[in-house]
Amino acid sequence: MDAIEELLTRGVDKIYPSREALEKVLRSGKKLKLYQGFDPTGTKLHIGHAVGFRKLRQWQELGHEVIFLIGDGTGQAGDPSGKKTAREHFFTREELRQNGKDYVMQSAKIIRFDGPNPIKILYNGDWLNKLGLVEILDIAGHFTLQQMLERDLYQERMKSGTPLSLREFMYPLLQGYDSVAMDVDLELGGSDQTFNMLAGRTLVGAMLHKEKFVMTVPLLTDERGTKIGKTEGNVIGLTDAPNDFFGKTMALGDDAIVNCFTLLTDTPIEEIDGMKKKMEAGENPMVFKKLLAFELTKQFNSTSVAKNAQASFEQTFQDRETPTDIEEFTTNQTEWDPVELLVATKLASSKSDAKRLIEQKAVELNSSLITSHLSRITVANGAIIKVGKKKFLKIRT
RNA sequence: GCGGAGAUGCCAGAGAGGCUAAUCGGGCCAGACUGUAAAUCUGGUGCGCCGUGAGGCGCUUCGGGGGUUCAAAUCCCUCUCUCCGCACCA
Repeated sequence: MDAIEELLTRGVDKIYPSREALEKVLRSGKKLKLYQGFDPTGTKLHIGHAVGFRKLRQWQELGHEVIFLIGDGTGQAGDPSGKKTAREHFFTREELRQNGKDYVMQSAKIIRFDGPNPIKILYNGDWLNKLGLVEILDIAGHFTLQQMLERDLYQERMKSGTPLSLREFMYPLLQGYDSVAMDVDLELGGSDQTFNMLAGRTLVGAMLHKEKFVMTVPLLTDERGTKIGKTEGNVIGLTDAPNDFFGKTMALGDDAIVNCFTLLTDTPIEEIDGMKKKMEAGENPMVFKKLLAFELTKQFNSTSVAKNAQASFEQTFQDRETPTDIEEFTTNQTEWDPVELLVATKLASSKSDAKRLIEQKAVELNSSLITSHLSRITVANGAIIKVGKKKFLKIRT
């Protein structure tokens, strides 16, 4: 498998208009200008984002011109993709810019913004905010209501009677215009962005009279189709502390192993197939998941960090020991009401919550269960508080 | 513009004057079982206070504001927003 083959197949969901057409252009040696856009409506990037970043990096390494587009303009409109209810909160351009900077910092774990052929950062607010009414109408003129309404998401909202604001409805036009403004040859994005990206393809065809390719990458899911890393508490953030990162990866369902290896690592496909076969033959998937966790931790940090994270994981959870490097809480108070201690250390979100945790036998001090929230406890320097299975805190006085 | 329906906790969705801090489900948290997996089972899931415990008490919450009542998510008025239908389409 050569580099172009790899680029066009691994971790690729679909290519529009066709893989063959894109391959032909690439084989001709032409260098493309491509981009992926992100609406920075959050602050943390998770491993789901990494799928796209890795693909961007491949393009970058092959010498193509890659743009990292921060959607400080589109973000103000609010992308309805994947949202079953109307958006109520809209971000200001300032918030989006700030978040965008965070995105860049985090994504630098995977893609390069310096060195030879660096990835360029652009902000679409720079052109979108300048559009006048005439231009917007002009853009809109390239679409018909019928085309727009075909979109599943819109159909669903109509059927279920969920509001669909025109603001959201217009979103694909804005995103589509980005492709025209930057005059790109290709757009990369998650498969949930297909509609928006194809809107751009239409516009480029109509306004610039050329082909814009669209490459979608699969969303990171397990075999049941559940999104990985999107659910609130379980987000595996790219910048999570290595031990957390390793642990959260281990907590993924077994179904996700093959998918994650394929989409998030450079492990050769043949090797992944081998693992798949072994698991089917009855080998404990945990072994392979550990490999995965190691690979990922290494990729986003370093080999030595990954080794430590793995050691810590094995020690803590497989041998049930207390991890070595844990967060500390500094206090000069030694006598504590356990409830207040949990709140002060943020191990519990409120006093009621703290009480509940204690009642549910989730809290340990130096490996012995705290059975009552009423009797005070004494914490010495170095005492370890454990809440649930995962949360540890060391007291420093 | 007219008519009808509606706005409930993280989501979804019951409730129609006191038994409702609010059914059930999803999510989330904790426990059991484990491979910190999944599946499964159990408990919990507004905030604060008292009590060794069982439990008790107070405060804030059902779109916003006002009112009726000893008592309101539940009744009345009003405002805002949404959905559906009809009309309008110069």
